[in-house]
Amino acid sequence: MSDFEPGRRQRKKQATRDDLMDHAARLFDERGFDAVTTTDIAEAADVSQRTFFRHFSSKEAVLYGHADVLRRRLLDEFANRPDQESVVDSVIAAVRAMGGYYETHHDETFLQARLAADFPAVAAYARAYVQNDWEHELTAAIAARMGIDPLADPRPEILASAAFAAYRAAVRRWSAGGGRAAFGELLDESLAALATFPG
Amino acid sequence: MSDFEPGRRQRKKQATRDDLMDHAARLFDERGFDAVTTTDIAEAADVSQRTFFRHFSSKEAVLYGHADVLRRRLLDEFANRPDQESVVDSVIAAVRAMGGYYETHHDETFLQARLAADFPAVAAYARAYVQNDWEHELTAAIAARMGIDPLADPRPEILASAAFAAYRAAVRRWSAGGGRAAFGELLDESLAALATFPG
DNA sequence: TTGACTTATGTCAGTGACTGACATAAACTC
DNA sequence: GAGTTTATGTCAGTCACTGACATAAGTCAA
Repeated sequence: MSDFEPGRRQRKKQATRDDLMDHAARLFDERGFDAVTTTDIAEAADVSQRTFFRHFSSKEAVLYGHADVLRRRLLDEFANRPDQESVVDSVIAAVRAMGGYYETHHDETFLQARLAADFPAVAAYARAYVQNDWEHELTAAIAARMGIDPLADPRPEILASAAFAAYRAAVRRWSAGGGRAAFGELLDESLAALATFPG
Repeated sequence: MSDFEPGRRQRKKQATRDDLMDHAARLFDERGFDAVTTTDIAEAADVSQRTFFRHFSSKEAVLYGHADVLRRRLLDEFANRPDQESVVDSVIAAVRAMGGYYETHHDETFLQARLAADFPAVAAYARAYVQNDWEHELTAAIAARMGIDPLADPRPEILASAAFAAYRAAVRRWSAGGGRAAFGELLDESLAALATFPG
């Protein structure tokens, strides 16, 4: 039950989840988002549609099944920044660390970007659920670091929101360029604008 | 066909739309968002469900049927700011002008805030469609004012995003206080943090 | 006024995302 | 090996949303 011994049951559950994500990505890539049904994905992974919805709360969610990995990178990096560093620089470093995922998972992230550009429902999900969650968590971390209440003081939310605006700008440029540019460099350029805001 | 003579057809269409929005607001207020179906709303307005979807693209959309009014206020105010004013101050003034809607339409906007707090689907729609649209338009206006390309330079998007983060913070505080505080003052306080960012 | 047209709406049938309830077999525990 | 937990299958259902076609009201020109 620890991290070292997931047990057969947990391993099978994880395998089913991974299967669903892999087949969903393949089908979305081949046909686009709208032309794939949740039943298609379930059948490709050889499970029932009901099982699909036990693993993912929506058709969009299966496309962002690794969002918690990115969130963890974001928060871990932020937490590990030195205390004497400015909060803005810590935020930049945290988002930058999260962006490293794009370099090691090029096809997965580029598919997300492409589908978000082509299908409004995908973009809406990414914005309203995935990024919103990241932003909310980062806001809480910033507020804790600053020693203030994020419900009373808008600054943590503003900073987190600005950081993800820079992140989105980088994704857009990267996606528009066919995913050929080095994402990390685009992200660095975008995030640099944070330090000189509102420059 | 001009603004002065909408014609009977246009007037009836607008009346149907207004009816749908009014009955939807009443039903949502009484029962909550999930417990009201689009058929309920249509029947309350004495039209078919198909007509509902000819006026609104989703069940969420009917709750934000006045979003284009707020967008127009935002963009008009921004366009009318003096050229010598700093862009940040113009953005603050534009969002502040938009926020004036809350003071003249208290019940409508408070219902939106309450439902967004209680129903994730409402919050997601507000974030991914309504605010995203405003943010996108404001980004374009900022970029035009700065004379730069918003696809190449992330600063307009960052500024617009930061402004709406301040806006959301104000709405949250207002909503948490039961809508009794003066929204304009809360918004002023939030927006002040923009000028001193990242202070 | 009449006749041609445009368009807002109704009706109908369908698709597909998502959910609750119940049963089962595998995995886990002792 | 017995008892418990849980991931999955099956089934039936709700509801948001859409395309196709018909109709009646509104519009406009002769």
